[in-house]
Amino acid sequence: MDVKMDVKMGVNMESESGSRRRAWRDIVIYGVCGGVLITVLKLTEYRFLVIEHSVEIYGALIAALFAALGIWLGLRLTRKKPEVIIKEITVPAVGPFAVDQARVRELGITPRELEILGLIAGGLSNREIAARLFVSENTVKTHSSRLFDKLGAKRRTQAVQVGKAAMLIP
Amino acid sequence: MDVKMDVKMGVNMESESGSRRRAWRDIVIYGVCGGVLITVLKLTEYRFLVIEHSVEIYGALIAALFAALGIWLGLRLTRKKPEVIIKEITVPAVGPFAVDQARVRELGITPRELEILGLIAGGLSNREIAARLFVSENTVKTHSSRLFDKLGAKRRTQAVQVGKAAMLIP
DNA sequence: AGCAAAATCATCCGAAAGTATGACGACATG
DNA sequence: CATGTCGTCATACTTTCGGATGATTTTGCT
Repeated sequence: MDVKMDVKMGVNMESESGSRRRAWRDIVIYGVCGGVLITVLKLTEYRFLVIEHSVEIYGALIAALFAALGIWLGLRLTRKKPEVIIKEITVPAVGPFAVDQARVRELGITPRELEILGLIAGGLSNREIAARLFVSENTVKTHSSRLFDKLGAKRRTQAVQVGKAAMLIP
Repeated sequence: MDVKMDVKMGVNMESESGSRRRAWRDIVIYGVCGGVLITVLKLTEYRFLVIEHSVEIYGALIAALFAALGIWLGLRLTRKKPEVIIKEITVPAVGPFAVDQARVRELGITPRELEILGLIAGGLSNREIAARLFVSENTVKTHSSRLFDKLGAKRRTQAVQVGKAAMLIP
C-alpha cells in the first residue's frame, strides 16, 4: 500500500541497486526472524510445552509460522514497480511565454529594440510608441529600422511575424 | 491487495466473486499440499528416516518446505496484473487552428477580407497581396480598409493583433 | 579616463499604407 | 425585377512608414 502510493505519484526514486539492497535486507530479516523463532521454539520446547505433544502439532505450528513468513517474504521480494506508461495529452495550456534570449543575442537585438518590437506587435504606431516610451518619434523610427534590419524584415507586419516565429515575442 | 487494485484500475474484467473463488481454490490447494506433505513426512518418519534425528532438523525441514509453499502461495494470491500508471505530460502541440466562424459572421467579415487579413498577418505588403490574389493594389486597399473598419483597427498591425485575439487567424 | 555599445534625436525623401468617394458587374434572394 | 451583398477597380489626398545619414548623450566596462 505504502509503496504503491509512492510510486503512483510518478516519482520512483528507487535505483536498481537500492531495491536490490532492500531485497538483501529482507532476506536477512527473514533469516533473523527464523532464527529467533527457532530459538523461541527451542525454549518453549524445553520449558512450557508439554513434550508429549505429538510431533504433528509441533510440525503444524512450525509450518504455519513459516508459511506466513514465506508469504510475507514472497510479497516483499516480488513486489515489482508498476510500469509507467507516459501518455502525452495535448493541452491548450501553453505555458508562460519566455523570450529566447539565445536568439536575441544571436541576432544582436538590444533590449530597447525588443521592447519596441513588442509594442509594434501590439498594433501601436510609431507615434504611440514614442508617446508611451517618452521618446521622440524619430528615435522609435531608428530603433525599428535597425530592428527590421536585424530581423531581415521590410515591413513592421513582417517584423512581427518573424519575431513570433523566432520566439522573441509571445 | 487484489480488490484495491480492482478499484484503482477500474478495468478489472474479473468479478469480485470470481477472484474470491480463485483465492479459495488456492487455499484449498495449499491445504491439500500441506496434508500430503504431512502424510509423507509421517510415512518417512516411520519408515526411512532415522528416528534419532533431532527435532531441530525435522523442524527445519518442515520450515523450509512450508516457507517455500508460503512463498508460492503468496505469489499466487497476490498475482496482480501489471500496475499501469498513466503519467500525463502536457504537450504544447496546439491542435490545428480553426477559424471562429461565429465571430466572422458576427463582425460581418467576408471571405475575401479574411483571406487578406491572413496575408497581412503573414507580413505581406498590399502590393504583394495584390500580386498573389491577381487583383489590383487598390482592391486590396479597399478590402483592408473595410476590414480595419470592421475590426476597429487603424493600422494593419493592429488588425493582425485584433484578428489573432478574435481567433480569426492562427 | 577612455572606449564601445546603446540610446537618443534630427532631417530629408520616397514608398507604403490608409481614407474618402464613386463606380461597375456578378449573384443571390425575396 | 428590384435590392442588397460582394468583389472589383480607380482617383485623389493624407498619414504613416522606412531608408539613409549624421550627430549627441548615456551607460557599462576596462
